[in-house]
Amino acid sequence: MSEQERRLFVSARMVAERAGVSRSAVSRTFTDGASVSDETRKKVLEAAQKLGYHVNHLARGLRERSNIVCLVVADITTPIRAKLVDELTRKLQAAGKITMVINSETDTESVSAALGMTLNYRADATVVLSGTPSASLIETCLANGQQVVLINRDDRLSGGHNLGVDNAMAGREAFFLLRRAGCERLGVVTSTARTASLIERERVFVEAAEEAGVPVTVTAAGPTSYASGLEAARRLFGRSQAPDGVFCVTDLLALGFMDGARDEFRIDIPGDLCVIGFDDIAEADWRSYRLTTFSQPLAEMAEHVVALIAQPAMAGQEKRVFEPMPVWRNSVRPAAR
Amino acid sequence: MSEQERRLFVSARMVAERAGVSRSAVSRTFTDGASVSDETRKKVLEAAQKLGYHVNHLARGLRERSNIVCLVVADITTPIRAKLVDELTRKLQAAGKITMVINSETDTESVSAALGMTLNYRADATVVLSGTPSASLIETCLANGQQVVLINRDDRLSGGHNLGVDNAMAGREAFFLLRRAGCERLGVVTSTARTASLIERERVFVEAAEEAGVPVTVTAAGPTSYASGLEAARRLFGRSQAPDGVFCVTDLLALGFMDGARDEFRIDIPGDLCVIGFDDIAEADWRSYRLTTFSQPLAEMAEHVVALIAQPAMAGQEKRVFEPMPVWRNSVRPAAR
DNA sequence: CAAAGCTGTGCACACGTGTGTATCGCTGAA
DNA sequence: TTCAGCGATACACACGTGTGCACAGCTTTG
Repeated sequence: MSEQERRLFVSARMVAERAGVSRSAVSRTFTDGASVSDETRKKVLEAAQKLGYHVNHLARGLRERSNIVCLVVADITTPIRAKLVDELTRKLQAAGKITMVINSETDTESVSAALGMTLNYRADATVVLSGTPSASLIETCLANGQQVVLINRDDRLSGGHNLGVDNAMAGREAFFLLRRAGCERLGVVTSTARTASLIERERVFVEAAEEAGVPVTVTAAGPTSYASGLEAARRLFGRSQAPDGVFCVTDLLALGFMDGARDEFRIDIPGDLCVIGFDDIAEADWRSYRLTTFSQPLAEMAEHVVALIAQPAMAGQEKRVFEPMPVWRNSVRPAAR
Repeated sequence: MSEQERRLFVSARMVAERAGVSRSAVSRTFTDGASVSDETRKKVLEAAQKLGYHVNHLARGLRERSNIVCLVVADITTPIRAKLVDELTRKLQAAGKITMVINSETDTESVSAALGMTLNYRADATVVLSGTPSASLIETCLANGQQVVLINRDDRLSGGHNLGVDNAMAGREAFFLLRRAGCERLGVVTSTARTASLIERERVFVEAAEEAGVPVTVTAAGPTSYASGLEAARRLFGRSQAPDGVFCVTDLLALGFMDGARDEFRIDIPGDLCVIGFDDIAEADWRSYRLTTFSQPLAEMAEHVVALIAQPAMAGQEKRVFEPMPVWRNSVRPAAR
C-alpha cells in the first residue's frame, strides 16, 4: 500500500508502452541529434504529454555529466552575496546548468562538509563564495573530475580556479581619493572576520598612508555588518583625535558607519567627514547615503565562471583578477584645488 | 583518451575491490540500520577514505526519494526574498534535504518551465516563492508524488500546500495605526506588480479608510522597488492635497518613499508625515529610517515548510496563515491623546 | 551431539537513462 | 531481379545504488 503510492513518477518505459514503440524510441525523441521518424516522434510526444513525462535527469546523470553546479555560500542575506548568487544562478541556467545552493558556515569544517555534499551529487563544478575549504578536499574534488572555482577566496590556495577583484588597487585608490579631498587624519573600518580580501584592502590602504606619513587608525568592531559599522563610529568618535577620512572595507560597514557618525555625533558628510566603501550594493545609491564606493563587476565575473565550467577541466589552475570600478557619489568632497 | 579522463568518480565497486569485500558490503556500510561486522566496516571505511569515495546520491535517488527540494524564486536580490531563501536552505539542510534554486521570472511561462525542471530532477518537493505556475502543471507535480508548497501566492490556486501571512490584518492595522497618530489624509504606495498579497494589503486598507470616511489616494509608480517608492513620493507631493499618513505595501517602497519625501520635499517624518511599511527587512531598522512596519515570521514559515515536506504527501491541500507582527519604530507619531 | 537460531556476506535484481550494434524494411541502381 | 545503401527501430549493456533472498559459519539449547 505505502509502496504502491510511492512509485509514481512516470518513466520512459510507460510512455513507450502507451505510444506502442520501444523505450529507446522515446529516449531518442528527447535527445537531439538522434534519428527518429516524424511519425513515431509525434506518437511519443503525444503520449508523453498525456502522461506528464519528464526525462529523469538523475538517471541521465549516471552516464554523463550531471549538469549540476553547487554553490557553497554563507550569509546569502548579505546584499553583495545575494547579487552574486542571482547572477550565477541566472547565467548558469542559461548555459543549461542547474544550481544547488549549500548554505554553509564559514568555518573550514562546515565548508568541507559542503564540499562532501557536492561530491555526493556528482556536481560538474563547485563554486565557493564563502569560507575556505581544506586543500585536501579540493584535491579530492579535482581528482574526481570536478571543477572547483573559488571567488574572492584566499590566494595561496593551491587547487582550483581562482577569481577575485584587485583589492590592492581599491585600497590604494581609496587612499588617494581621500587625500585629494583634503583629508588629514585617516581611518579604516574593517570587520573581525579576517577574510583575505578585507585584510588586503586594509593592508594596502594603511601602507599607502604610512608611506605618505599620514596617521591612520584601524577599527574592527564586529562581523561584516551594518551594526559593526555603527559601533565603529561610536568607538572612533568617542576619542579625541577623530579621523576626517575613512575607508570602510565594505559598503555595509560604510552605511552603518555613516549613520553612526551622523545620528550620534552630528557629523556632516562629506563636510566634516569623507567616507568610501566597497562593493556598490544597491543601498549605497539610496538618497540617505549616496556613498562613493567601488563596484565589483559581478556580471562579468559570473560570466567568466560559466565559461570556466563550460569547458571540461581546462588548463589546470587559473587566476583571474577583475578591476573594481570607482563609483563617484556624494560621500567624498570634490578634490580641493 | 577523452573518454578515459571523464570516467573519474570513484564508485562503490572500486572501494569493494580495494577493501577485498563485496560491493554490497560497501553499500551496507554507508546505510545505517544495515548489519555489517566491525571488521569489514573498518576495511571499507579505510579504503573509502583512501580513494576519496562519496556515495552517489543521484543513483540512490533512482530507487527512493531524491532528497532534493526545488526553490522557484524570482528576484532573489530583494532582501525579504533573500532572507526567506536563507531560512529555507538552512532548515532544509538540517532536515537532510538539499536545495536546488531555480531563478525564474515571474511570468507564468517561466515558472512553468521551472516546474518542469523540478520534475526533471525528481525533486521531493517544490517551493514556489515567486510567480504563479499554471494549475495544470501543479497537478502534474502532485500526480507524480511531488509536494508543492506555495508561499504568499495567489489563494485561489487549487493544488498544493499554501502558506502566507494575514495581509488583511496588516492593511486594517496599518489604517488604525495611522488614524491613532492623527493622520487625516491617507495614501497607499503599491507597485505595478499585481501580486495577490500586495493587492490584498491595499484593498483592505482602502476599504477601512472609505468605511471611516477618510480620503485615500493610491499610487503605483513601478515595480516593487526602492526606486518606485522614490517616484511615488514625487508624484504624491507634487499635487496640492498631499497625504500625511502613508501605508507602503513593502518596506523597499517605504524606504524609497521616505527618502523621496525628505530629500526632495523637506518633509519631516514623523512630524509631518507618518509612514508604515511591510516585511521588516534589515534596512528598515537602519538609523536613517527606523521604519514602523510589520514583520513576517519567516523562521516559523520555513519551519512549517520543512515539516510539510518531511511527511510524505500528508492530507492533501493545506492552507496556513501566519500573523505578521507590528514592529514599532519612529516613522509613526505616538498616538495623539 | 544434533538441531535450531542468529549474524554476516554475496548474488541478483530494479531503478531510468543513453547509445552501440544488429536487424528490418524500403529505395534505387545495375 | 539482385544487391548495395540507408534510415528507423529493437535489443542489450552500462551507469551506481539499496535490498530481498539464499547461504555459510558460528553460537546456543535441548
